[in-house]
Amino acid sequence: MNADKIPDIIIGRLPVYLRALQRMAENGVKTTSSQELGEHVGISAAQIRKDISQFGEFGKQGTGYSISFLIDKLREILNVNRMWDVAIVGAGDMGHALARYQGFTNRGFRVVMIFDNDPAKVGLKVGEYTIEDTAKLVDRIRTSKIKMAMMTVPASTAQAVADKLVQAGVKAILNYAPISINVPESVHVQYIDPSTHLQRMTYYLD
Amino acid sequence: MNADKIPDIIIGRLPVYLRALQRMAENGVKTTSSQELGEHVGISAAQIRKDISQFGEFGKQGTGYSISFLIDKLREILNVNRMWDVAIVGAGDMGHALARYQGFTNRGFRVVMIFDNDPAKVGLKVGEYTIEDTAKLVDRIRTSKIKMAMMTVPASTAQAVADKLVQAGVKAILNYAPISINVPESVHVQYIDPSTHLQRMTYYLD
DNA sequence: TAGATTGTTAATCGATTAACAATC
DNA sequence: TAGATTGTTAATCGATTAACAATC
Repeated sequence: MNADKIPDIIIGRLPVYLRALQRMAENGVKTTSSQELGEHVGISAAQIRKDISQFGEFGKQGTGYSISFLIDKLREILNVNRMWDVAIVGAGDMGHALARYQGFTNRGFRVVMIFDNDPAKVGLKVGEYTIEDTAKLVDRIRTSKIKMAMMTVPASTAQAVADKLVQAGVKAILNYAPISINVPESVHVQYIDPSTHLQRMTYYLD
Repeated sequence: MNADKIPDIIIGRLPVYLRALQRMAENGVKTTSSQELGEHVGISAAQIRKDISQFGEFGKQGTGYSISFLIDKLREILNVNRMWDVAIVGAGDMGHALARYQGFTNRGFRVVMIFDNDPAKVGLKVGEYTIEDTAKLVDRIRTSKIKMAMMTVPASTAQAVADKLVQAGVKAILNYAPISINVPESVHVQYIDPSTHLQRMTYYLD
């Protein structure tokens, strides 16, 4: 392991490598090369080797990488060789979809609670969860020691909800609300806004 | 307008600026500065000025930028001063959520059809749309001249669906399936995978 | 005018690529 | 051994920042 600080842009590629490797493993493939992995994920072989080598010598000259070994290492590096409990705030359509999404389990995440501030929704079931009142969010999350949350609330309430999450001790927020939020430096935020993603592509269309 | 090719990393920030400006406009703010906008979106003032200046001189020394003027310019640059029809493939929970999402309209997008390959779903209503058979996707999309699509299908069918979309003439794909897909260079792809985003943050947690 | 803020230049900083010795 | 592929270095390329003249 390298003691230097690893650039975030490299960290951002590791989950993509991991995802591709897990898929290869499911297909029964045992080893791969930077060349082959690069073709799968659309990244140059040189860059993949450089990225991986930041963390150790995980490959073998002549044969490449053992997929199961590299998966283990990436899961270790990314801290997903454990389960992370995640809270959802906002029980609209998107909150529902995330609560029922089957794709978290084998990636290291487990949804454990869902909140909404609409009295008409509190108490209703979403999949296996009962919608809880956002008023109880800080207590519930702090008590449960949850460190990650997904926000599927309107832009108008996103900052207030983010403030509550920070207050509750959450350290990583996946924000589906179409607005930039301000949080302390110690809290990480990732944004998912389909319109923003689409607009990044329309630039190239005519 | 600059004739040189603008780096994609700059294009990627423009929708974020636009989103913040539209929010400011809704709040009745008339002008802003690179400093103020930067505080909203978490980007340095110098970078914002540099990004914007790639496309023209849209600001005024001493007073900053007219928000409505800058919004117009960014919408023009990003090609969203028009409506783009978008197809959804995959009528699961995520497809449903996107079909019912209210946040596309004022960002330049309109969902116009939704497909699924499950015979039990074809013919059912999702919001205002009737689910159509994926078997008819190529014809329907080609005839309608749709250039953008959102894929909310399982990873196992994502590549096959992407191939169909390409065949139908789609030029931009927003891929919610947790897998990298291969498309011709002329087709743009953006990825949304909550697990990948969460894993990018767990690296920093302990 | 005085203060504020742009657009732009030059300097710095960081990321990617190409190439190849090492070695499995 | 011969072929393949890593890990790493140096070179290239690209992005960000700092600074400031221009000017509203």
